[in-house]
Amino acid sequence: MPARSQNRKAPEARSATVHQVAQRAGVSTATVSRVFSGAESVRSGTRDRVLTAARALGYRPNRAARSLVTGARGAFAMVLPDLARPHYAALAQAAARKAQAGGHMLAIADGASHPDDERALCEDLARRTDGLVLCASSLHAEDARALAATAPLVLTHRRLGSLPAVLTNERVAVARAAEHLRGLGHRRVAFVSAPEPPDVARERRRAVEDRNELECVDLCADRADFREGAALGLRVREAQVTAAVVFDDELALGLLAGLRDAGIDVPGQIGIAVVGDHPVFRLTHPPLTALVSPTDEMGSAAIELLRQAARGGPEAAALRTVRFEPKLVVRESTGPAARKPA
Amino acid sequence: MPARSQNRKAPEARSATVHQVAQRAGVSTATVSRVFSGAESVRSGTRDRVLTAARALGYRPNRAARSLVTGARGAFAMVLPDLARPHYAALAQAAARKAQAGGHMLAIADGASHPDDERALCEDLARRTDGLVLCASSLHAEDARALAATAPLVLTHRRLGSLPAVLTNERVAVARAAEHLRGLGHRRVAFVSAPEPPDVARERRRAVEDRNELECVDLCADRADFREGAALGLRVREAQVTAAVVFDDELALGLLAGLRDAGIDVPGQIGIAVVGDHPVFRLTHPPLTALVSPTDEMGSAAIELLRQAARGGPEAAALRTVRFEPKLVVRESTGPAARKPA
DNA sequence: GAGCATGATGTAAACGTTTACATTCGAACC
DNA sequence: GGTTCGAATGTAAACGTTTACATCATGCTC
Repeated sequence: MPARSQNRKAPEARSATVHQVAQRAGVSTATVSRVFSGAESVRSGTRDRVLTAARALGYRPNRAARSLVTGARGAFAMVLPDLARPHYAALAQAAARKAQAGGHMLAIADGASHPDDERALCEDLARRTDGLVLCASSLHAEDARALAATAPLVLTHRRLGSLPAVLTNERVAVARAAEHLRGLGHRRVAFVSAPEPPDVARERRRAVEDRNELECVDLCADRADFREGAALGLRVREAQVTAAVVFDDELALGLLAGLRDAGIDVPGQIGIAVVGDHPVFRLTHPPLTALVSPTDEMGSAAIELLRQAARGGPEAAALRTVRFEPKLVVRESTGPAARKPA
Repeated sequence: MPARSQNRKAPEARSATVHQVAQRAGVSTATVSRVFSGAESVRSGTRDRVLTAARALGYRPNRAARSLVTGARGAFAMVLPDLARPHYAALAQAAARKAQAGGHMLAIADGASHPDDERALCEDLARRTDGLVLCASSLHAEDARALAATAPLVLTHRRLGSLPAVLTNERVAVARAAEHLRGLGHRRVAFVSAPEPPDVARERRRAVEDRNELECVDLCADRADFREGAALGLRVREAQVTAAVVFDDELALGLLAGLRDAGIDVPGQIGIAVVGDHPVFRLTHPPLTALVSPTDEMGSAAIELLRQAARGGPEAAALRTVRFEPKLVVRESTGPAARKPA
């Protein structure tokens, strides 16, 4: 049931129209339209007359009318799992700014907990906007494909068929983390993550296996949140490792708390490196070593990709993937490997 | 220069129209419209025929066309200073969900650093949406008034004339903080804040003065960020207080870091209580005592107010202010007052 | 000076709804 | 069996743009 305004706008509330401007400037509506739509050729004298007439009347083109004929809606939407997580907030912030700079609005839709909810949500959004950025989407592959036929789509944190996507280079992340730990003398480390889209998991696994200089233990939390992370403390200890690489912010914060509660010294007994970013990493005790991706650039890139996809039409949304390389920020949660595992 | 799609949508890309549905169902377009617009009276038999015809054709009403005639745009916008701050992210999250539940989109616009930028931004948004939520807006009073004549407006974190607003009850916050500290034996405390809209500052001052059982020292940071907070450490020490009440998340985190760097024990020598909320408060060292407002409810309330204002028309946006009372969450950054100030 | 590009402008038909207003159709009433 | 009345439906005019297509100057070439 769509919310609708009961009362038709009072006539004075509505802005002037092309007709009024045209009349005042002594030209046709077509010319006015051309002036305001940009590129078309109109003599500079006429343009000026139109512009001053428009200014005098306080004219601003009516978006709805324009939409009706062009089909462009002047907005994008970003669908994300949880805006309360700083990483997504930062992504949304960057995307909003980029969209804004291009004259688009960015609608945010958060909390698509269930794949079916998300599908319905996206279908709706697809009709109201010019394209969607799906962050860490839970959509089924076939639903995503169907949706992509409807509206331009860009994914983040996940690959899906040949849809455009912005990703962090997991392989590089793993490599950097491994290199860092290896350099500190670690030989056996835990890789901690939450369940993730198959493509990401696969890529990470491959990256881990490629690097055979480290002995790896996989640990998988049920969910990517603080509590689960904290609960993981024991399992990490039992894994007989000297360090853990954690693939989620919250999980890492939880793990840190969990280890400290269990009386395990970080980094003395177990080191922690996080793949991710969170403003708090520098404030924790100890501050967390992290592999941070350029969130701002990623948000911006998502919009850029979306704009390209929108311009090319839905079908031209060919595979165009942008990968960002995470940067190693060494803080105090990693140090020389303990002589023997905790 | 608005971004526009170059290519007119292919005919098959567009959805079915009322006409096609009407024809298939053997009714007039008016009837179809009535079925989809909700309330109007249409016999259940006809409604069913329309509905099945619509389903068969995959019909979905065209928003732009509807907007054109009704004037409703089906979206709200939220303007906020910095989405990267968890407090605003949470607000946006709640607002987005609430808007979504009512069939609206929520556009976010962030980074209106300068009052003039913000004005231009808001003017644009006012024309694209059904109403604006302005969070901690930097708008000049007269600009805000002018804007309010244009579109429904709801403010948060600030009062402005008689515009609807959602606020935290500063007086209660101050009272609770004072009470808490007083109970722990504190007699002289610092009140730390960043420059703020005059109304908030005034209200806070009054609240502080009302409570004469505490000796108060006002400290004002140049900006509300971590760095400034950290720099404040010295000034707090010099103020000869046993505790500080900080009116901003980032500022508080900074102050905590600053004090610890200066070797001052928290809460042993100086206690800290924050008016605000941040998921990290529970993770810092020590965890921070805070007066938290129900951010979710505030975001939700903002949308609710906006919806009311939108329904009533711009002029009916009478004073309707919702105040939320912060709740005291005692953690470890406050304790018994030191014998003598740091 | 006729013919012809070329570029600027005008005309008018969409775009897909909603909604006053008119019409129809029964039923209820006298 | 005509009125009357109300509910259900139809008719058609907006809503404010954009944009094919037609028109019209204007200057250029031969």
